[in-house]
Amino acid sequence: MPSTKLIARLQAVVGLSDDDRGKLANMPHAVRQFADDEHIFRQGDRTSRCAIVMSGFLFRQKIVGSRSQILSIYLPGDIPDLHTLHLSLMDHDLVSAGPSTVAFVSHSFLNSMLVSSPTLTHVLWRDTLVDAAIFREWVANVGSRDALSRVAHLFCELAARLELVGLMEDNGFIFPLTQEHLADACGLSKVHTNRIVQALRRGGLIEWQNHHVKLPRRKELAELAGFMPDYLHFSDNKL
Amino acid sequence: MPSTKLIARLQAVVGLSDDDRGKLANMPHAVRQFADDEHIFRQGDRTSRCAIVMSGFLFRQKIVGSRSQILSIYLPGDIPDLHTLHLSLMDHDLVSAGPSTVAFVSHSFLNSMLVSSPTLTHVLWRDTLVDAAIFREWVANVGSRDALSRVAHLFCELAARLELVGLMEDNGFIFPLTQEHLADACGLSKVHTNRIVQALRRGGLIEWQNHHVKLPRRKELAELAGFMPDYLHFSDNKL
DNA sequence: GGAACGTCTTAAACTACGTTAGCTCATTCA
DNA sequence: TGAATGAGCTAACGTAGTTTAAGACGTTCC
Repeated sequence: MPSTKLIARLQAVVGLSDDDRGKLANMPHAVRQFADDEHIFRQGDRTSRCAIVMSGFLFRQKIVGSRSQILSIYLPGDIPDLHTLHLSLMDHDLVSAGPSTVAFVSHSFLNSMLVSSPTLTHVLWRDTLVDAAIFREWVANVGSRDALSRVAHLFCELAARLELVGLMEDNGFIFPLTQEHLADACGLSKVHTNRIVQALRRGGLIEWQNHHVKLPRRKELAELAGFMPDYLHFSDNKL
Repeated sequence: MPSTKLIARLQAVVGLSDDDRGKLANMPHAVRQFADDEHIFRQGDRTSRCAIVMSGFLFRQKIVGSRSQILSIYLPGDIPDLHTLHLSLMDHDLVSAGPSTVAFVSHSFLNSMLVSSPTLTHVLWRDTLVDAAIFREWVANVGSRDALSRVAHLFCELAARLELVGLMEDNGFIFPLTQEHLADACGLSKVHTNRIVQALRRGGLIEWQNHHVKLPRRKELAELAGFMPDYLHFSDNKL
């Protein structure tokens, strides 16, 4: 079912009625596989459907001059283009990192679903607002932290979000990004990113091999990163 | 009227019925003045009302270690905390830059207004999504542009947004921020920000004195900044 | 009227990064 | 089987930025 992780995530944060869960579970959808580094959409595109990540990672990027800046990373259960319900013109690309599976649901269906449920309207609007809160933290991350805590912060955020959808096991998770992706997300060169990764390894704060990352000392990593998870709004329920 | 600039801005982008305009115009509200550098709210606060900027500038900030990072800047007609309708816990501060006037409208009134008008729900949700689009551009700005185009980009964005609410006159506008604010917004030191400002002055791209900024050669400035206004979604109407 | 303060400005020394280049290793594919 | 490719890694060097410090100027306030 495409919405299993989505429902798990929303449920964990706001609580949903049986009826609303049923609506989400029974959305008509089309499933598509993407290979590594395929574009789901590009800047300038318009779309009439939303993507739900089922497996793998996606990321948003903007091309700035000769650099590619990653703006955010999407995990199973996320809807990376929910904003297209109200803003049809893409101002960035959406790309797969590693092979991934995506379910597409039409705007027209989503709109009718929202009309029928004020709770779902609240929940999905809220979801776009958490997305925005994450962007804000990224502005702070890239604008104010040094390279070491910047990279550490990204790992902390991903770990927290993966935990929510049950994709963490023994403080480890599958991580399809390359060091170059990490560099693009943190606004660093890949050479320096490599230096930082080595430093984190030497400090015993991360283990990373074969697309698998482990964070054996998360508390210390969070301290180094200055990671405060309040901005993820996991326990900030208005209902 | 507190919502004059707000209505002007929404009207310019999506179009509103007389009825919806009336609802916005007649919102019950409380007006308050803020002096320079006063906090409207702080990280960790909860609120049950939204702020509409009537005059002056506000900005959001996060404290990261010993630095203060400005996350976004709000102009007359903006609702900087519209997200509190669905996310009550503040993950950042909202501060006035220079003296400013703010109108407060209760969440309960806004919610009842939204229930009564699907169009206004769309329009305000959309507004929070444009807010998010601006954050994305800021991630790209701070993460990928050098200091000169970074500062130039900020001026371009502010000029475009001020124009929309009729606060540009002859390519000039009132600018209550200091160079230190600019530094905090761009993730730069104030010393280097000063160097950049001088360079822009020498190039004839900005004039800045007594809280008044003029951009005599906006096209060249936009080119230098790599400014592409698509992310502001001024002409991307779904209705 | 002058003391205190904030903002802007400049200079000099320093450093956290970027750039370029070249190497290894594993994987893929003809 | 071995050529081509992509990811990771390392080193040497260059530079765009930071830091610290101190002076100029205008404004506010007693």
